This record gives sequence, C-alpha cells and structure tokens, in this order.
Amino acid sequence: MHPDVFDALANPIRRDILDLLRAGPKPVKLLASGFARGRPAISEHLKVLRDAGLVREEPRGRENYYHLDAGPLQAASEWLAIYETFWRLRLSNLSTLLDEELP
Amino acid sequence: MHPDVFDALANPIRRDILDLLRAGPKPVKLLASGFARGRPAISEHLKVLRDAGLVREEPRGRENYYHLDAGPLQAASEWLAIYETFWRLRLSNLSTLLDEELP
DNA sequence: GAATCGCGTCGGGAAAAGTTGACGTGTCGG
DNA sequence: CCGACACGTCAACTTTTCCCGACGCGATTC
Repeated sequence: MHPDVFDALANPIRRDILDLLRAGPKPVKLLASGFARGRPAISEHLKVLRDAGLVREEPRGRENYYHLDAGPLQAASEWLAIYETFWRLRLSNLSTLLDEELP
Repeated sequence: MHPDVFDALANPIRRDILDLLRAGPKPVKLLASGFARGRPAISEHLKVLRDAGLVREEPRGRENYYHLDAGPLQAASEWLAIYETFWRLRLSNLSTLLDEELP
C-alpha cells in the first residue's frame, strides 16, 4: 500500500477535497474557497494527498489543476474487504437474535 | 459514520490490532505482547478503537477480552466504494494507453 | 489477608500535524 | 514593463498524537 493512504484519509478536509475532485479537476484557489482555512493550509493538504498518490497536478498557466487519482484507494478498499465477512456476520447474528426475542 | 473511523484506522498499530482480533477475542496483555510498545500505549489505542466502535470489551475476571466489531468498517467501505468507478477508469485508461503505445 | 497479576488512567514530555502570515516564483492582463 | 494573480514553501505557533512511568483498583493465588 502507498505511504499510508489511511493516514491521508484520516483528515476530513482531505476527504472533502477528494469528494470535490470527483466532479473533475479543479485549481487550488477554487478548492480552498470551499473551506474555512487559508490557502496555504489547503496546499499542505494537497501535498499529503499527492504523496499518498491520491491526486495529481496539472499546471495550466498560473493555475494548478488537481486531478483525482483513485488508484491507491483500491488497496484501502481491499484491506477493508477482508472484514466484510465480519460485519455480515454481525448482521446475521442480529437478525437471529431478533428472531429469538420476537417469537 | 462513527466518530471518525478513518481516524482510528490511520494508525498502523491499530490496524494490526484489528487484524489480530479477526482470529478471535484476546486480552490486553496478549495483544500488547505483539508490539514493541508498553501496555499503556496499547490500552490507549484500544480506547480509540472503542470510541470508534470498532472493538468491544468483555471483562473475564481480571482480564479484559477485546472483540472485533466490524460494523463501522462497512461505512468506511461504502465511502470508498463511491470511488470504485474511478480506479476502474484508471485501469481502462492505462490499458488503452498501452494499446496505443505498443502497436 | 498479603503478594501478585491484569488493567485503565493520569501527568509529563517528545514528536508530529495543522494553521497562518510572509516571501519568492512564474504567469497573465493592460 | 508592471501591477495583479495563483501558487508553493518556509518559519513560527498552537494543537494533537503518541508514548512511558507511576499509581490505584479489582481479581486471583497462596
């Protein structure tokens, strides 16, 4: 897995940035306008996402467009998939419990 | 989603703890023996996992067994699933790119 | 009932993360 | 060219995270 994808996903602002980028590439200023933080803060968050391989930059003139790069998310998704059995188990246990308690 | 599941997953030790608990419930001392950290550190990690709803405690005498509670992981998995389209897209783009570059 | 064990938690300290203001660079418009 | 703009990065600060040693509490053992 990339230099901690989960670490990059831990911050809600970074997750929101990824959500914004799903609609297409956006320049930094536009991204920053959506948060109650200064532009440098967003720039740092983009650096973390870049290091995690989750975004890619494309300079256009004086603007810097960021693209979503969802590849590393697949590794994270696969890690979670191992646990799918367990939360399904939990649900089936719940239903059997309900069956027992509601005759 | 629970008070930040991704935040709990950000730490590699906490992810390892979840991996250990997949094999069944375990007391704190046994869990702590697997890491190069003191027992209090593991206890704190368990607190974070507990707050995230990812583990549950079951006192047995003077031991405290921790169980895996995978429920909240489903929410995380669903958040990631939204991006599945994008990493599939990335793969198909890659293959078409290879088709173009390798005649 | 005394010593031991497993545990949670607290105080403190070190390290990392998050944020901001300021500066420098390259770019565009007039 | 020159002022305005978009951006990355840096120093300094605050906040948060992570870890440990120490303590206290209940359970166990003898």
